[in-house]
Amino acid sequence: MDVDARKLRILQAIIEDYILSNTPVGSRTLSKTSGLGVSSATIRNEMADLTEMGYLMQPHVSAGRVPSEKAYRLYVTHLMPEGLTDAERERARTFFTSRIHDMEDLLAQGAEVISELTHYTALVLTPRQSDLKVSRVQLVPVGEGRALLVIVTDSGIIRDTVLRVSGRLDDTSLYTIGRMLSERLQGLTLRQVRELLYGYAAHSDADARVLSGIADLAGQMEKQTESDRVTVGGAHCILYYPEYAEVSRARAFMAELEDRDCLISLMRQCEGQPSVLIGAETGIPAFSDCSVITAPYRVGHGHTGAIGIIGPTRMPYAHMTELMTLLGEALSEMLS
Amino acid sequence: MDVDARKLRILQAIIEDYILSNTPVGSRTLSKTSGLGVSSATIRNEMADLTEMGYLMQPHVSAGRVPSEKAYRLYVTHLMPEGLTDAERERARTFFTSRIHDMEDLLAQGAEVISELTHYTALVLTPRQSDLKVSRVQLVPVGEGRALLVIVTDSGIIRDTVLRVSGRLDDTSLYTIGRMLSERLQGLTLRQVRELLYGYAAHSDADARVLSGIADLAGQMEKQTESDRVTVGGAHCILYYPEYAEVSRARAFMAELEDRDCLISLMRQCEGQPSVLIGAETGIPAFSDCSVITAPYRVGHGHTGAIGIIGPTRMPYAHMTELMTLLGEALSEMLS
DNA sequence: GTTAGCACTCGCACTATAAGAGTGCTAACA
DNA sequence: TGTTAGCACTCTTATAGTGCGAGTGCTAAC
Repeated sequence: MDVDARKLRILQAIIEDYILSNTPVGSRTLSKTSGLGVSSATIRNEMADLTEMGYLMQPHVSAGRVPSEKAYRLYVTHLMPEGLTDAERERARTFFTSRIHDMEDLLAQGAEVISELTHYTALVLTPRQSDLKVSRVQLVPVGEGRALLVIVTDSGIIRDTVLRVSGRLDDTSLYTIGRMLSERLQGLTLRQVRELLYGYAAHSDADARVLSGIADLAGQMEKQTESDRVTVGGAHCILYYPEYAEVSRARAFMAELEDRDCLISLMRQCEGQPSVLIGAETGIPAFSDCSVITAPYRVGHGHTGAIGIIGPTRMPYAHMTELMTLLGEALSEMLS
Repeated sequence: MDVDARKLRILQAIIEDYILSNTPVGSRTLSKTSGLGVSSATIRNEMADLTEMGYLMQPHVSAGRVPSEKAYRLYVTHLMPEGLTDAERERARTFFTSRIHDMEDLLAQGAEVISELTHYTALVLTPRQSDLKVSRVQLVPVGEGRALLVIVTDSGIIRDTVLRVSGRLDDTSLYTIGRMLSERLQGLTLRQVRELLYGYAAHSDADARVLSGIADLAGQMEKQTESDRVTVGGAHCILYYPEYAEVSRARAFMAELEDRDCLISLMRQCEGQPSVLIGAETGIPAFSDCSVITAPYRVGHGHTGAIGIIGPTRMPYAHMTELMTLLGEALSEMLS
């Protein structure tokens, strides 16, 4: 038994009905509303087949059918007709204007703003930073044995870390050391810088001793550059969906949202291109009833972060996928 | 009619019972469990008085009594017996060790960690920064007409802002300008700096023209220094309380948590000293069934931020008040 | 002032019932 | 052979009715 054109049309109709109504779809209503031109009995037969093939499920014997994850996957991969209207498309393109100016703003407000537009819980992941190339380095004294190491990267992103340095160093020598570092490190990636610093620490030659605790510095850099950050916005949005009317579900969802590591790995999974993860595909038990739609954005030359939304598997995929892609593009423009 | 000692004891017993059980407290159970040595009838009489005086409420005529906000206020102000055990106290004192090192860590993890300990939704407010005094200033070039303005304050907090500067300025002149600024601004508060910059912009003398758009800079500083930041941790905790079993309530709560401005003003209300806001006292409709317990922490010389928890009005006030105070003190030590 | 007793109230859990939606199967039809 | 109409059956959901129990207020006695 294979999925012929009519089965596909029926499946699509069921999915789209279910996405809107959140109630199991019956054969009778479907034959009336979907305009397929066949009777409910025929649809029943097809439904029975689709159920057998794993595309539909019945909550109980006398209820209508509900699409399975397999059905959503098929829908996302092969069906998905309409996306946005022109007006919506235009709105998405200009959405970030005057709201997001730099990475800081993005982290602080991005998720919030995206969630506002989509009415889904939104996620924003910063670009992986260990691949950024150093364009200049400067040491700023901040008093009693501490200095601020400012690293400007080629895409204009600025990382800074407070370092513990030898108390003997005055402003001018720090400035000099900064210039020296700047020359040596220019063009290297943050990861290479880190490894270089670890190397210095190991050999402990004259240069290395200038700063006390080079290894420590490298460690701090590792912490800063590897730990990509993710922000969550509109967490409460999930509570508008009847799927989360039970507190216990909402609780599990919310608790998971607080696990940044988990969110980061979730977003990383689909890095670089728009992507849809359905239910179990997320790989996170607490999100096994959720779908995640992500889209990349670029900062400078090829460093990509990701934005995403998360909601019940019953999601207007066509709409949201296109929306996220557009928002990612709009964001890339804002940030470059 | 006034609140005599026995009425107080009864009220206290009711409050403490209700905090644990979350069910209206009846006269019979109270006379048995509270060890007051009076019969249920007597308690009933007293309860009737307390109800009349506004300390107790009845959900319906044949239910037990529930403490009103007025009762909680009385409890917090005049009663509140036991606090923490010695073990808990010790744990609180050493709780932050090796977790929170600087302001960044505090913002990133503080709320999360406090919520973990208390099982309440936690809030962390950064110290108000416009009162900080400048100890040094440095300009770091970051390429094509942009510079990073690093302001180190007396308590070691570092604020940095990316500025748009004239493209004609090379590294050395920026460094010089930085030194110049440093001398002029040293000892001023960030607010004074801001006003000074606005003044420069207004008079537009020779010094001012060095940086293009001084007013812009001042504006950016205002944005950075006035907008104190608040982070939320353990938002899901509220969902463990039966008061929030209804999604609509949880939703309102969660939505309000996303309004940072609201949270900031909430935390600011009780700046400087441990404080308890009960129900309507919060001044926020969405939190009118919540209580907020806050405690201050200090960074450096007298600049205070605040930590807090928020939960249902039915809260173990004695316990939590002491806990938050201790945590605030522990935090102050970590950060100085 | 305190207590025992008693009638009364009212929410809540439980049961029974009816309604409605939807299915699967069978038989007839094109 | 595919499609359709009809029908019996299933199962959820909503509604109403019922009994129980917790708790109160009042009264009268101690």
